[in-house]
Amino acid sequence: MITNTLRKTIAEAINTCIKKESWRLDSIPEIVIERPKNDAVNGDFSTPVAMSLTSKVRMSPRKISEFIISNLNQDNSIIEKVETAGPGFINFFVTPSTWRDEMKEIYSKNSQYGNSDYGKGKNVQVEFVSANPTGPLHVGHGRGAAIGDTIARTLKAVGFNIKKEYYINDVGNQMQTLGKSTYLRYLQLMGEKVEFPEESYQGDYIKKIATEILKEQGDTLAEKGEEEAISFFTDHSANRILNGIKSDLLDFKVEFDCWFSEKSLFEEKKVEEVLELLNKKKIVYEKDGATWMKSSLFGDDKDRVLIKENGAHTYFASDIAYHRDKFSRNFDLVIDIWGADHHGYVPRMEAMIGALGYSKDFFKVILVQLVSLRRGNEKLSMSTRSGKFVALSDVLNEVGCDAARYFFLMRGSNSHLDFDLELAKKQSPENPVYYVQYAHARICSVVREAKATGVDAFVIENVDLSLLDLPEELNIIKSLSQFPEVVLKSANSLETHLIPFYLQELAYLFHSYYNKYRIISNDIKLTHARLAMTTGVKIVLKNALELLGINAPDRM
RNA sequence: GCGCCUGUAGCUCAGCUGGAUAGAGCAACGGACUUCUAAUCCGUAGGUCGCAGGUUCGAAUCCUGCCAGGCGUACCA
Repeated sequence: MITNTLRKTIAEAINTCIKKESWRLDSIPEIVIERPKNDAVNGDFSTPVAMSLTSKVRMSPRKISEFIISNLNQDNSIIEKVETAGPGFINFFVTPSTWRDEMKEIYSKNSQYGNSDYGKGKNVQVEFVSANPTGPLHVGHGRGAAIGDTIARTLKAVGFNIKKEYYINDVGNQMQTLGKSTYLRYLQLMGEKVEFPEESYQGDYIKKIATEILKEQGDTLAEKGEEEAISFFTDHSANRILNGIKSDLLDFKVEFDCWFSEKSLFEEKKVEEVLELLNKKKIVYEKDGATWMKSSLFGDDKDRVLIKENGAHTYFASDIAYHRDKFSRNFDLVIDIWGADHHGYVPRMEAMIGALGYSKDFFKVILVQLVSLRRGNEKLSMSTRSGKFVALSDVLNEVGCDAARYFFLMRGSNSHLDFDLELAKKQSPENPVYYVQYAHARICSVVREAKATGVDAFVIENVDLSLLDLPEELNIIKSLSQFPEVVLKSANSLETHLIPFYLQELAYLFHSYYNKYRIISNDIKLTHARLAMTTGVKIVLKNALELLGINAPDRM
């Protein structure tokens, strides 16, 4: 990456200044390199480092900038011009040949272009979705799924070793309620007049499951004792629902390395173990018949119950066991992706990590804000309790996987998402997904045309890239070379929306170029140069879409 | 009450570890298909960055207060 070279060169120059000008710096500051908006005026790259040094070096930012510039080693021939600008920016103009050389990089790395070894093979676990198996996934889960999956893909691209995990809450109250709900529907189907309480799960899928069980088991279950029957219904319902969730996720192109069962934590006595451990650390006590953890000692607002008065464990108790298990699996970083409605849970989880003796640096929670659905101007209300939610599978059926993923990923996870079904479904210019995919399809079409006319054969080493001297062409190449930076930034900030924004920009540059110039012409050398560049665009579009889990179609 | 998130163009949102004239998409308006896909392009217009103070050479960005919306504040998950 050109930025790395620049960063190194600047650091060396500052070092020289420390020696030659005896600047009082104990260390080289972090050198931020940005791509200014107006690159014709402000350069291809810019750094505000001189301005950040004013207090330490005790000079005006512009003067500092001049010193750095005059000590800059410019032998590397990538810098065409460097100047001090504005309040003290150092602006770099890069030679066109440097940009064009990036084309060779794109070709040699091809589907790997954009990837790096930044993560150095460190182990990272991403846990996401983890919806209770008490009902089908809804759009909110869909957003978490898309974001978790793309964060995993992105981290993998920059060299982390990634494991994706789904935590199944298959014990506890809500499982009882699930079993009871299907059981009651089952009895109703058999003609028994039983009341269906409000706290039961109301959704139609409960009736569906009851119907299926009735079909398979007949009326044999009604004869069994209620407890035995409900236990059967609990297991079978959870299984069916979980299978449904798995199949929805597959349709959504989300795959997990591990499905972790909460129940297994109890079966393997891991909850017991961790409670004992906390007990030994003397951060557990009894009060009002319940067992509490002194989480307030570790930054939580108050202490939390681990075992309720009725003897049942809280969700928090198994969560402690679960996260202890995660840490025991040698992950360097554990990322949990939660719905923002769980944000109140963060302090107690961090407290728990402190209590177990781990550093908070190993654990990171990403909160995904809720999704509100619209159909044009009509707002669709959603509420899980009443069973009136829009299922992820419905959205997938209506708008397709690509559009759904793109919409979920195109906003920062921290901002509320307005999902317009009408817009996502449209095959028209308003729809950003098709805009990007169309650029890819268009390039494929050009390549097909080139093949048909027999001008497609070239070897990148022999192509005269200096023929790519239009401002539009250099802009496209500059944009292409930015891709690895975007991937890195996205991985570092764990923000997925940077990629759709980048794609939008690159697709725009290409569409605009395509409309203004011809790629295939009578000039064979120029044709090859332009085809090379166009193919570069295709490679990057495809790699970027791959990170989003979205198809790059050959035709549309 | 307390805590977290949000408030930027008509709409949906970037920008938020302070920096160079505040950006994009869509919608609006006006144009472009005999030529590699018009699911495209070109042009125009659009803003007291919620409000009020403060810190600074410099604030959409940091601090304080207020207003508005969302979420959370369980021996629920």
